Amino acid sequence: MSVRTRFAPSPTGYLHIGGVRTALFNWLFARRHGGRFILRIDDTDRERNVEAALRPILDGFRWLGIDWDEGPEVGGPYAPYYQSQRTERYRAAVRELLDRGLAYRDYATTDETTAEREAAQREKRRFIYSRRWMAETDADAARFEGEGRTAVVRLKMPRESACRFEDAVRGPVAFDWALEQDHVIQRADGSHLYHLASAVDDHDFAISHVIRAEEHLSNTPRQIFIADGFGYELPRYAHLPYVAAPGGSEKLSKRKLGKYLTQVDFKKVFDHGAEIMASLGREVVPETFNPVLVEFYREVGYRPDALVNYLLLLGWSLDDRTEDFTRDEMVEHFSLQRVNRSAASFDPQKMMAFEERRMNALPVDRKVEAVSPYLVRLGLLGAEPTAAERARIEAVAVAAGDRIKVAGDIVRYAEFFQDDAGFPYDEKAFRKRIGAPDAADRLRRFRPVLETVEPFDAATLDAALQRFVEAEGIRIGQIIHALRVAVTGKGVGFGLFEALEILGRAACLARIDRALAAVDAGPGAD
RNA sequence: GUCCCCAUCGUCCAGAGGCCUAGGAUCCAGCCCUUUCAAGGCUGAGACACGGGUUCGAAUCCCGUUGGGGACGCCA
Repeated sequence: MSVRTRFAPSPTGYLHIGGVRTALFNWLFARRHGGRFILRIDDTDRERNVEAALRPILDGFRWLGIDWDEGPEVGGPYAPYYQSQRTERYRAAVRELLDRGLAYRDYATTDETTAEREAAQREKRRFIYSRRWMAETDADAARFEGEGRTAVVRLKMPRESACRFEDAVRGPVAFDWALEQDHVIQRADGSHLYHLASAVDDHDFAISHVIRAEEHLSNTPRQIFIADGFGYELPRYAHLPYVAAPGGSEKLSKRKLGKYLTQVDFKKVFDHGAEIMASLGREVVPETFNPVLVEFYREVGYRPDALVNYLLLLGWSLDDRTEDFTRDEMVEHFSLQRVNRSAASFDPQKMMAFEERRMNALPVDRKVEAVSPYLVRLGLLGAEPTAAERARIEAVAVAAGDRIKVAGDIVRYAEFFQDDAGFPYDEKAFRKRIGAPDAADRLRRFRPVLETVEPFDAATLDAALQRFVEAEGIRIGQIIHALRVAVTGKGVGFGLFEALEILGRAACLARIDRALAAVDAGPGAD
């Protein structure tokens, strides 16, 4: 049997981390077994803007390197893959279920079913529809219609025995049929519901393994009922534990951003991203800028492989120590047997740890490539950087080293790409370091050294400063901080001598002069 | 409320009866390194929810309790 898995997003306009994890496991399983991964669009419930609402989802998957063999934009032998385009098929399926006596027309009004549901609630029993307005014959139907009622179609679920199946993750599962609802599969307006569509599509698309989130576990009996009704061979089911909220155990939800932000770890990651966005002058809207959504990581410049690697380990493991996987290794080792049964809470800090490792391991040229778009967005770099510009980006990237954790962190080193007269000073650092007693004078005395030192490279500069410090009889800390603030505008940064070398002699001198002029102009100036 | 599921360090995982005085990662703390910030090195703190069984022996099996969660739609 050939392996075919699917992920079925509904076009909501965003790609949720939990969804990605589910999709990833489907993708890995298909790749592991030389099968196909299918993207099916569950858009039975919405009409318009499907394309627009799908865009971020498809883009997100592409960014993550999760490609699909069949589905939107790539087509496939079972097209169309949009449920909204398959209504004829569903209509026929409903007709057949009706003919086989596995479904019935139901003429209850919404108020009537609601009343029954509430009564059941009061009596502390599970709500099972009474079938009072069930029409199994045309005569019944005509009578109800005479009363001005309209019909929905419900599944006529068994009222005895149990639905048993073997779940690849959870083992043997059993549900009492008598506790199953007569689910509606066709609305009064003739449109179809998810369970019908899903069961039919899984068969039509020849899905071999339905790997989905745990919240669908209790939906499984009704889908099995439908599939069995048609005599379809059942797919193998695998219900994944859901991804839980940071520091909590309820399902991760995009809407609870505010709550998650009260969690320090989560907030740290969010703030880090928000800071980068602020530097870029981009407004941060929770609709998309939210660590629960893939969009966040893409915007801020995480490595897609880091996200994928982290998500892989959320509910799955190979052994007691392997954590870093290449894509090929993931595919090679993935198995449903090693999927966990309990919910795993999303930990953005650990996610960041994977990101740091990936970013560190990235070859310089790839790092330059990753980082450049942010400089372009800052307006500090043209779309086609010159060789000199590339060289400078590379020098900064190398000097910054692991301080660049996400690609967007390059904005912290904007001063290397800004004009000598225009880059900003951190006021607090300026006051503390250059405003310190004698700091400006020392800078002034050190300036000639910078003018003459040859060559103008980090090692030589280092030695020259050492000599200066000895001659002055001061500690290195008494000049180095002032120098850093003068040339970079900041109190923190990577190695000072590297910074000087990258800027070059002319820029260093110009920047020191500017800082000294600011001091002379008095407090508050520049 | 009903049904179902889950239960090892704060978090993610390892553990499928003796290898466990419970291992790794992350986070946290301290120290070292150091011109700042990172990183790195070293050290440390930190868990088998509880109660009964079964067994020579239980984190591992069974039952119960407690706790957490999911599903109960003319949503997907």
